[in-house]
Amino acid sequence: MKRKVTLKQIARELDVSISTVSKALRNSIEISEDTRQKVQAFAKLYNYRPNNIALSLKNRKTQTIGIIIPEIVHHFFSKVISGIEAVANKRGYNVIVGLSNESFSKEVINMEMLANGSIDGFILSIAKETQQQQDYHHFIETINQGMPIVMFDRVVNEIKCDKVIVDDADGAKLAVNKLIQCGCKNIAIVTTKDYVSVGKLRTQGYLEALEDHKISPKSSLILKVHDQLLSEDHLDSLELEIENLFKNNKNMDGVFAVNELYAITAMKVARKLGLKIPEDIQVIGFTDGVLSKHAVPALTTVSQHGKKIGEKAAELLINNLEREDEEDVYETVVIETELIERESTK
Amino acid sequence: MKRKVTLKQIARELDVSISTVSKALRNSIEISEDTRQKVQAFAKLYNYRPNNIALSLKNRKTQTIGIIIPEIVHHFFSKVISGIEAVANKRGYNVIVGLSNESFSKEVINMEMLANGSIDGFILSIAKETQQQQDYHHFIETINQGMPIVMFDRVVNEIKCDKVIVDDADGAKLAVNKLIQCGCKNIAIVTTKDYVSVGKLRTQGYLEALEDHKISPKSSLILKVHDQLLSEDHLDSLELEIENLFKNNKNMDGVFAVNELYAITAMKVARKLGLKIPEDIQVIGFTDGVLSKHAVPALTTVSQHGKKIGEKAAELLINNLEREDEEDVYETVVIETELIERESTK
DNA sequence: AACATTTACGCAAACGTTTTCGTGTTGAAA
DNA sequence: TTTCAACACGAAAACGTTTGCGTAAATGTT
Repeated sequence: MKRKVTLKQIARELDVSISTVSKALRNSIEISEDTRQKVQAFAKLYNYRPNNIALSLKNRKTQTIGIIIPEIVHHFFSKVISGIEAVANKRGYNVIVGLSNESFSKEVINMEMLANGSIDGFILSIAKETQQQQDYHHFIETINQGMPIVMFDRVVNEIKCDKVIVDDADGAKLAVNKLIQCGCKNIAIVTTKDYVSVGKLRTQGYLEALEDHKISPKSSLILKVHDQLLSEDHLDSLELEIENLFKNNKNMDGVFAVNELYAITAMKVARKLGLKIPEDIQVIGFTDGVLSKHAVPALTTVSQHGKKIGEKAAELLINNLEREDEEDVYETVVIETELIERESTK
Repeated sequence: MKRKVTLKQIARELDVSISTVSKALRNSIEISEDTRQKVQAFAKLYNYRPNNIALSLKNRKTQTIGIIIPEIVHHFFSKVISGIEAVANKRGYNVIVGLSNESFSKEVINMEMLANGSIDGFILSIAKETQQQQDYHHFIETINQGMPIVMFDRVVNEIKCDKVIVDDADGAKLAVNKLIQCGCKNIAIVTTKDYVSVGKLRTQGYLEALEDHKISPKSSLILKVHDQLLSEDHLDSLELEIENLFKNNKNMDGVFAVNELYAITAMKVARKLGLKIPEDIQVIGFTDGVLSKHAVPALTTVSQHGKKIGEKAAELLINNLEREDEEDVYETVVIETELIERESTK
């Protein structure tokens, strides 16, 4: 087992100083052709590679991006990561991942762990619990310490930083308009509690779309799902809530769900109740994941372009990191959504 | 914008030496009660946190684990990551992720990038291209440099390192036995080309199960899918191949697919051909992801317990890293698979 | 009073780099 | 022969820590 070779070892072996080796390897003109060749040959032979940690310490930058997301077993978030990774890698950065599991304290701890020198900046999406508690001190402190943050998807407006979002309200309108246009008269929405920012915005879009078409919203058609985070029987209770929605609204002919799971579950319930999709009831979801694509019938959905979100977030962060002038002008980039029509609508 | 405070700054401010500050913060008995209090109060006030990079350099360990996987937008791999992350975090490690995208060169580059001091050890699953080329020099070199590796799922036996796998052959037998027991007489397998280790093993299990029941395998029932990696029309051609399988074997009454996608697609094709599941044909998949759970009918599948795999891999790696004695005894841990029965079998 | 022992702190090295500056050795110009 | 620039290299500082060791002052022991 041969340890990684260092400048010092090369220097000793070749009987020159460390500085000479370093300069030789970086092709400094200070070093004679002779020594340069000798050093480079030796370095190549022993497969010398500069130690990243030492460089990080010296340069006070790590070339590493920290990602904090609520969950990784999730099509949207993993898409975003893949986008971040692609851009980061191309620009010479690594990616280090922290999971909050939707918990405020894990989010804080993870950020503190990474903020102490391990990374140059954050890309993150906020935990539900944080959104609920509205405690954002850890973001503010991080930014105050000169570490830039880019938020995506679940963002908080009060924080001054770059953001990458989709126009949630607009995407929702897209979906609801489509349903209306397809002849739906009684459209339900299956959404989250209001503290989840994206849920709230999508609900808003739903309401606006109805209003645009002079349809007055009915509260019985609006289901804000109780989400006991990650609980085992979450799925069952979700199904139950949706089933009640169906039973209380016999004339319902369209469902807009703010995520894939809700949409899939709605379809399942509809089928159980003997309703045909899209003949009796049409369904549109949000987020274009595997479930939508492979569901039966395939789900019409609003695509968020997760990968593009990740790419843009990475670009914003790296641009910020590599910007010379230190003026903080923060951008909010909106990635356009797209309605992908499949079989769950007419 | 206040930069992070360092020992040096505290020392200057309090007019003591850096060593005194360091010792005071670590509660050394060398330092008087007075100074200790003073220093600690000051440090708390300014929210001092030791710089991770400096510590890494000094201690020659980073408390960071490198993960290299072929793909992140994939239920199994993200499950594994979540398992790794959970254990790593609990034991004070961070997790840094590299994606190979199934490409040999990206795998090599990513590993080199991380091996230069950024991490203490690897957890990885091999890219298809690497399996195909059978070029493993980068693993060997990494290990020779004293950096431990844990391989999971797609492993290579020749490399001396810890491994976490499922008993693929056994899992496949489990599935095929179930099909036989449910009355299937003509069971097809939809699998990968042989160079994908897990595909090969699962095919093997399929054959063994047949043999155990004195059923002679028919080559027309064995479909080794052409996988043009990540190509756009991959899905279409997959569907086509499976459709041909069905058409060439009219008496087929069971399908074992070595992954979720193949299984789902098989069901889709079956439905298209007017076959009822599970009445006319029964289907079992491998890997228990969202697709299986939410498919219609819900898919009976062999669960791999991805999270458990990740947890175990992290444990092995960290144990190795923190082991005092340097003897290399390598373990291969087998995580038991489990047949999850749902609606696609009788 | 003389010596021994604590006590409380600072110095310096080490981790592996890069880079500024200084310096001894050339060869050439004066 | 003297002077000076060019050349080729080394010393040292810096990034932020931890820690073994040295030591001055304070205290304790005869």
